Amino acid sequence: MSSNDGRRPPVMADVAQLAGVSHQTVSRVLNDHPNVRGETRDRVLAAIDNLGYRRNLAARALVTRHSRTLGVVSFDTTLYGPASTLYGIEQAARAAGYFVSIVSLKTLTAELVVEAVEFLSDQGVDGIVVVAPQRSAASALAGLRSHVPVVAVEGGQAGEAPAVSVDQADGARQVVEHLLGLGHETVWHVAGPTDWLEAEGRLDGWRKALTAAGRPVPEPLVGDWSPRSGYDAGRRLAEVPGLTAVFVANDQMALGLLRAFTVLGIRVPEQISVAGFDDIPEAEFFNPPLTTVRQDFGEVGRRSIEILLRRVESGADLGYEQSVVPARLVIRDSSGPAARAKQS
Amino acid sequence: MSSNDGRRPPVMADVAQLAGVSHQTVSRVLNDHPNVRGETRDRVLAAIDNLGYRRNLAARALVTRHSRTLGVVSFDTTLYGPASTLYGIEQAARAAGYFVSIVSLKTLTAELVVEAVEFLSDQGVDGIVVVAPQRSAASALAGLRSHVPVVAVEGGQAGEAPAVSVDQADGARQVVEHLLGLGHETVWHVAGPTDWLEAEGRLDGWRKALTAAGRPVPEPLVGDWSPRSGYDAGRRLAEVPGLTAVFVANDQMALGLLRAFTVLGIRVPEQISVAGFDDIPEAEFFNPPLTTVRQDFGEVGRRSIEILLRRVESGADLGYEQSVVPARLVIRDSSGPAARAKQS
DNA sequence: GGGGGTAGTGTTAGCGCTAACAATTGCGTC
DNA sequence: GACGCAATTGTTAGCGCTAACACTACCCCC
Repeated sequence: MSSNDGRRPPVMADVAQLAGVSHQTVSRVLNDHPNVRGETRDRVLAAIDNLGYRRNLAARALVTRHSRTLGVVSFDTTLYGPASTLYGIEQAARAAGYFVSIVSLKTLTAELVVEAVEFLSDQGVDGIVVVAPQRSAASALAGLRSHVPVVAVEGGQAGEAPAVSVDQADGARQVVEHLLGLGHETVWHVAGPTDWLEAEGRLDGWRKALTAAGRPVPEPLVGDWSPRSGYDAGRRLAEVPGLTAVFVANDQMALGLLRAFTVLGIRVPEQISVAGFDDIPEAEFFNPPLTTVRQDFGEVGRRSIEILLRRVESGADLGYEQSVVPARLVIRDSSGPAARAKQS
Repeated sequence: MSSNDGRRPPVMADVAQLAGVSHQTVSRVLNDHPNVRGETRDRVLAAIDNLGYRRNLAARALVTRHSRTLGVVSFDTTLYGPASTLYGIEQAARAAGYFVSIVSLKTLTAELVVEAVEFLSDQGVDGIVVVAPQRSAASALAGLRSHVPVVAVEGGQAGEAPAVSVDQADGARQVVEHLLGLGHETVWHVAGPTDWLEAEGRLDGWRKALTAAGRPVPEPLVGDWSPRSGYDAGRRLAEVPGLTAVFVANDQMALGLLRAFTVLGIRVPEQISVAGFDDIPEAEFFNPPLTTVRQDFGEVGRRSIEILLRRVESGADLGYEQSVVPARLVIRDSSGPAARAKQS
């Protein structure tokens, strides 16, 4: 008797028939239209429940031109930072009733970013978050004419897509001031890769803070975020006479540097103070526990979704906008009072 | 003149008109149908290129009943293991031309897993990968009657969804045999949370290997994967007389344990050998570098997608199936020859 | 030279939903 | 008591695509 004898899941018409209304009324109930009599609504809801009906979102997307899906393009989601940001984004998006479709890139070239954005556009996403911490990727966004709103995370550059980022420079400033406050004459720096905006922000903050305090600015070393590059930097810094404090651009490199110092018999913080950046969960249990800067990735995710959805739902291009999330210094054992001047 | 004067993106009919064919022929070209004349195909492709046409996947999904999207339900993607698995899954899925929609759960209760699967089903995904390393989540899959194929990762339990997992027990066996081979009388164990299948696998492997070698099996301690719980375990183990070797169920807890030993002045590996599990990128730079077990998460991701797609594309329920990825011992400095018997 | 294939192409009919409009009812108003 | 208006519900027409079938050439073969 029913039009749904087969195994095929029920459609709106099945619900309508069971409730004795038109399919349009079912649609109205589902979309919370005001003009539906309470009793009718109840009847429809009962029928929906009865049949286990779930509406077909592909059909809905076809007619509304909205998929309720957001895309995320991210660099290597295996790393703590991107993974945490992605997590924050996903939580915020789902809380707002959106699906999240991701593309994770091994390398962040402009070409691949554009390709990823197009891939997601094809899928019909309503908006895209690009976690683009490298200059190359960030500039790719500038040349991108996407039909859907795009928000950049850690890729902010005036005049491009709206951006959310952590205040890297201020985090670096806090580290430097903390170390200078402990009596260190100056602070050396192991920077991240030069084309990373985060690395640049930390480098700038470090340099400005030293300059502001009237201290000498040593030549920074450059690593690639990996523990190994931190280890290498550590071996080199160990030979610098008079060095008493190092600010390493991320915790993983700081780990490598601590390892190098241990191998060389240099005691931290007695001889040299060390600070990192990120506050990965492991940092508290390094040898010694690492003074570092905590980034609130969850907040970054939430803000990026907030900005993106405002644009998706208004349908307008709201222009450039920047949101900066503060960073917070976390002091642990790896930083201590300056050693008495030592001549090497 | 054109039917696409407006701002609206071109549709198949626009392409058809420009190429002087029917929209169906355009569809044939797009779907690689064999019966299209070469010259016609070229004309259509030129028109597509000319208009910048991209087909509407929502419309396609509506009629084909396939979205070319796969869903992933995962536990806290901030952790190295889940993040790496997710990455592997995403790479494999995208290589196969599928989109990946994710749901990341803070806690892994049966209820939340079911909810996540339904959320993804609503979206019309063609298949779902559930990273379900906890018993509660794995059993939720058993009671799940999803309309789409589901594959479990690290959640294998005979009779349920097909599963892909790393050979945890064999990894643990390798660790134990390595340590016994170094002359240790027995090996203590700091296990992961009891409801985690991975923790259980490692515990079993450890116990069996000791039993097989005719060694005493000490009472295992239980942590929660966090460095802090490893630290706590370290403090307790430091009081055990005669202890010379510890196998910790993951690298993060091993880090905490190493920290505790350092604080207590216990030297590794001279006094006590330590081994972990996971081989996180940091492990090589612990103090000392950690002997551990590497899991090939990329392979896990690839295999899960392979199994899932086989089911999605055949449309049949192919029954239970299990795929086990081998684990590999990585020997570093934290394990060494047994100390001469010491009486505490 | 007509039957029967087989490319190659067009025509038609939906997929399941929402938007727009039409129809019906009930009520207050003068 | 006819009129206007609001509330409620139904009807119709697509959204852009693919599947199924129809049609036209053209070729091969006996």
